[in-house]
Amino acid sequence: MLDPEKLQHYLQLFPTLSGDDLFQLLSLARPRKLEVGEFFMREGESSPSLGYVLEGLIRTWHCNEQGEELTLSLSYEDTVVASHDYILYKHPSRFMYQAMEPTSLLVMSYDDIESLMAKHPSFEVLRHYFIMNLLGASVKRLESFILLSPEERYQQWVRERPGLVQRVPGKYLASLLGITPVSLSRIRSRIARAKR
Amino acid sequence: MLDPEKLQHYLQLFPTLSGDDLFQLLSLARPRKLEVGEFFMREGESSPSLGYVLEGLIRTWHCNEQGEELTLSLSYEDTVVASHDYILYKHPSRFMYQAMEPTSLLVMSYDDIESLMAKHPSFEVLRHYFIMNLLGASVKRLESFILLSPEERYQQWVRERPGLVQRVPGKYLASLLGITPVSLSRIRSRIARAKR
DNA sequence: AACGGTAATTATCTTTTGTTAATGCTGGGG
DNA sequence: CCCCAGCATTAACAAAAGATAATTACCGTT
Repeated sequence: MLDPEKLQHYLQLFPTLSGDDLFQLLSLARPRKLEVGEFFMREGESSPSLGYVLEGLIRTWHCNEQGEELTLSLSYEDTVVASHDYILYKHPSRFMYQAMEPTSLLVMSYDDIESLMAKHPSFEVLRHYFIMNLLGASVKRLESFILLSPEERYQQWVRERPGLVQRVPGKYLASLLGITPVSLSRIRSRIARAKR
Repeated sequence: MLDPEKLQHYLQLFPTLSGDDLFQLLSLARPRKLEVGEFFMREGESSPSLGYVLEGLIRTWHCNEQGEELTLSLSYEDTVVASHDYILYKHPSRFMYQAMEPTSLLVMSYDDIESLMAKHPSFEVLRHYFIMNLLGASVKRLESFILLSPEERYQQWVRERPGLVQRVPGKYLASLLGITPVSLSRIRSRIARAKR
């Protein structure tokens, strides 16, 4: 399920968590596999499920009034995928979560986790850790919009996710960076020209 | 310190928290006043203090390599001001937190709060609530960068903070929105023209 | 190997933003 | 009361991005 190395890694991260605790948490998880194009979650669902990506790629997107698809995030190996709307506001999801590659996940019910929390405060550390990770990522990305130009934002994205750019169609990456596919194409050619 | 109405409001928000609990938490807080231009925190400090703005306005900014001031956030009445860098990473602050108006705050030591947490798990609810608020605000702002044009972003900002635009010099607001002051000025005149 | 669909690139034009500089306004200190 | 500094606005031009469309490249299917 989760390979021993990673288990070891997480156990080290949380000294207050016993192996038994982690086992208990993982027992709430069930594996799930998605084909290309299949949905982890659809718009309108209020699914309290939380996924941990073992392998593959899931795109979170949204269709605006003009019928354009806007990509808000990508979840790949060792990242979490979950309905922001549910976790933050207990609202039905405004977004679609769709696999772009064959994907395998560990899925847990968010409510199960919360009730385990209530019984077992030691898990709080774990939840806090993940939420701080989410917050950190969100703030960092926010900073990239304020501090960086689209071109720099692209370069940073590529630099920090080695190999991922090959797996993501440009039009989704463009949307993720807040620009158009045409503009991304120009940025790429500008960079290539500068290198020569 | 904190007026009775607001106390009432927070007590309603957290049913698991007794009045006594809240009193205990508030006893960790001490009031602080800042003059215009005074700093709540400076770059390089690793101050574990967390502030709750009772009145006034604090600007969080950063000086980049080109010597430009970049404004990352504004904290005003009933919002929290704290070093992202410390809370997320326990790093010294990369940012300056500076009062733009005479400001009064309630200040607590973040470490005190954490140790209170450890003794008193019921406060966890409160911390979780505030962090989720932070995360919600961050994600929302992020979405505004992906989904909205600068002009729409400006309109949304103004709409959701009635009266605040009069208190914030344009150049800081521009930076906050990820544009230049010149561009903000043009956006404003475009909007004024459209209304006529 | 040819076809069709989709995505990426390139081209063209328009709009917006960045940059720099000039002008105008305003409020505080001498 | 005037002067000055700082900020907002406007102007003018360059650079970048958006929109649309045409072309090219790529991939899976037949």
